[in-house]
Order: sequence, then C-alpha cells, then structure tokens
Amino acid sequence: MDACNPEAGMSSPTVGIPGSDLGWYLGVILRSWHERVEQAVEGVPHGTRGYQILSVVGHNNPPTQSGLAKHLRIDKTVMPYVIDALENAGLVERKTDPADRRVRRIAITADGAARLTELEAKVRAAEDAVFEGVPAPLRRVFVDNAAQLAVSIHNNQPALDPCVAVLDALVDPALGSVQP
Amino acid sequence: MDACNPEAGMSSPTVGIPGSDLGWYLGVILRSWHERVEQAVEGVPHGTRGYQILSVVGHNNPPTQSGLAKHLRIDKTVMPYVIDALENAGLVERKTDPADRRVRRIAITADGAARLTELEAKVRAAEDAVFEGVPAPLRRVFVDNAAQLAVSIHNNQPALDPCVAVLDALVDPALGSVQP
DNA sequence: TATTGTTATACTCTATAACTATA
DNA sequence: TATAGTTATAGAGTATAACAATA
Repeated sequence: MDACNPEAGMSSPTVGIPGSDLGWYLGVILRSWHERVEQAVEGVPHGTRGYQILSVVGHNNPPTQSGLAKHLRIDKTVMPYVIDALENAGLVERKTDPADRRVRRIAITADGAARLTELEAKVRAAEDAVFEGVPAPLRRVFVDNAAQLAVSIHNNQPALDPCVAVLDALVDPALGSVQP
Repeated sequence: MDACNPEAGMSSPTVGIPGSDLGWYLGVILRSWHERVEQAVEGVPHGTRGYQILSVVGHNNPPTQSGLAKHLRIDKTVMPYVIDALENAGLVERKTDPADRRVRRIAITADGAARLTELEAKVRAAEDAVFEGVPAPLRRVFVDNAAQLAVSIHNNQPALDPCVAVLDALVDPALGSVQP
C-alpha cells in the first residue's frame, strides 16, 4: 500500500546513485522541449520537425533537401513528405537549381516568413516554460554550452555535407556566430 | 554542381542564424549519446532502455514497474516487454510485493549486478567518445547543469509518483546527491 | 557510374483500449 | 471504484530498396 516505503521502494537513500545519468538528463530536457514546442507550433505540418525546417529555410539561403536531411540527421526519404506538407501549406516552395537541375532548393514564401516570425515568439515562450524556475544565468550557460557541444559533435561526425558543417559553424558562438 | 556555393546554398553568411536552436542542440547531443551507448551496451535487451532500467534497478531498492515507467516517462504498456526480456536474460527478477500483491518489484540479480558493473565502464568510455575534443571543465559544467535542469523539470511535471520525485531529488546535486 | 529526389514497402516503436487480479 | 500489471491491436514514425532524372 505504501508504495513510497523507503524500505521497499526506489526512494531509499540507502543505496548509491550513479554519478552521471546523462542519457536520462538529456532525455528529460529534450522531451520537455518537444512537448511544449509541439504545442506552440500547433498547425504547422509535422510539428517541431516542420518548424525546425521552416526555421533553417527562413534564416539561410535556400538549402537542398539532402542538405536539410543531413543537417537534421534524418533519412532523405522523409524529406518529400515533410516538404510536400510545408509546400501545400504555402510556407515554402521548391525551386529547381539552374546550376544542377537534379537538386531542389527549398525557399521560404512570404507567408512562411510571416508565420515563422509568429512561431518564433511562441517557441520562445514555450522555452521559457521549459526553464521555468531555473535561474537565468544557469539557463544561459547551459544553452551556450549545448550549442558548443552540438556543433563540435556534429562537425566531428562523418559523411557530412561540408555545407552543413559551414552552416553549423556559424551557429557556434566559439567559431563566430552571425547573430548573438 | 557546387552544392557549397555561398550564393545558392545554406552556407551563406549573408543571412541571420536564429539565436537559439535548443531543440537541434539537444537532439544532436542526445543522438550522439544514444548511438554510442547503444553500441556500448550491445547484447543488453532493448539497448539503452534496458541499460537504463538495469542501472536504476541496480542502484536502488527494487522499484515497481509503474515507478520505472514514470521515471523514464514511458507508457506502462512497454514495461512488460522490456522486463520480460531482462528477466529472460537473467539480469533482473520480478518479486511480488508482500504488502500489495498487485505490484511487482524489479530486483537485480547477481548476474545483473556483475553485468551492470561491466556495462558502466563501457558506457563511461562511450560518453568519453561523445565529448571527444571537448575541454573537461566544459563537459563537467554541462553535465552538472543538465542534471539540475532535468531534476527541476522532472519534479515540476504533474502526475508523478512521489517516490520517483524523491529518487530524482537524490540525483540532483543541488538538493543533496547521495553519490557525487 | 554517381547523385538528387521520389515512391513503395516493411519494420520498429509507441499509443489506445480492454482485460485480470488485487486493493 | 481505483490501481498494477498484462495483452492485443492500431497508428505513427523510421528505415530499406528500387526507381527516374540528371550529372
């Protein structure tokens, strides 16, 4: 009945806790981010994924579909569905690259840019909710460090489109971010 | 042909980058952790998930299945499969709680404890690989902050088994960790 | 021959609902 | 009635393989 009984439950302080549970930490934080941002971008095709693509497309010159897939580290075969949905929603459009007619460059539309501006405000609010009760300096340091780590990990991974690495480098504060 | 052409690709520095891409940062880091740890714990049923459960079970008094599910924030219906597999592998065993015969407490076996010790060494090595090239102080601060954040987020979430909150509090250095 | 994008298919993982046994 | 655990099923998400168009 007393599921919280220290003698029988996992709340007992009599046994050790592993020093680092990095996977659990990151999982909890990312899940919270995903749940809250998923709500914030409600209506965007494919939720947070669609938002992330819209964000990359909105803040960079039109990337290729394979470039987007590599940046987000998802299989290239998922791109058609997502891009189709975003295109049908009028947020982005495919443009055949004149220099290489195999590639489609994904450009944001005027509607997409306006939508992105609205969405980014909502996402900021959602992220504020994730960090609710957390001291601002801790949050700032954490996000900065996460950015450095992610860029370092991403650029050290094999089979990466060099373009993507350059893009990511721009995001890295340590390597000279375009926008602070 | 030149997919890296700054004039046409997403590597151009002529446009802004969003200040924070928290979802992307966390996704990159967690994916790297997952890929490497998945290899490190090869052979453990259900990979990183099985390892995480084995770790919790190995470092705490036998938790209930629902307690484990809530701690890992997964649906209770996935527990039977995972616990079955871990039990069949001889790593854990189900024990009916005498105080409430509905609940099954998951206890680690001698084999499971020995295996866990081996696995933790491999996981440490895998995590070292994740942080390859990253200065030790940055890594330390990042993991510490991630722990604080995760505990804060986890404990602020609703519908949590109080036992789990207590367990997590132990992991939180700010709240008095059992093992530094 | 290699690469971009696409389609179709199969597989894994997750979520939903319903059931049992205990309380 | 409510809860822990289980089972079966359906759905979402993902990966695999094969194809067309272009280089």
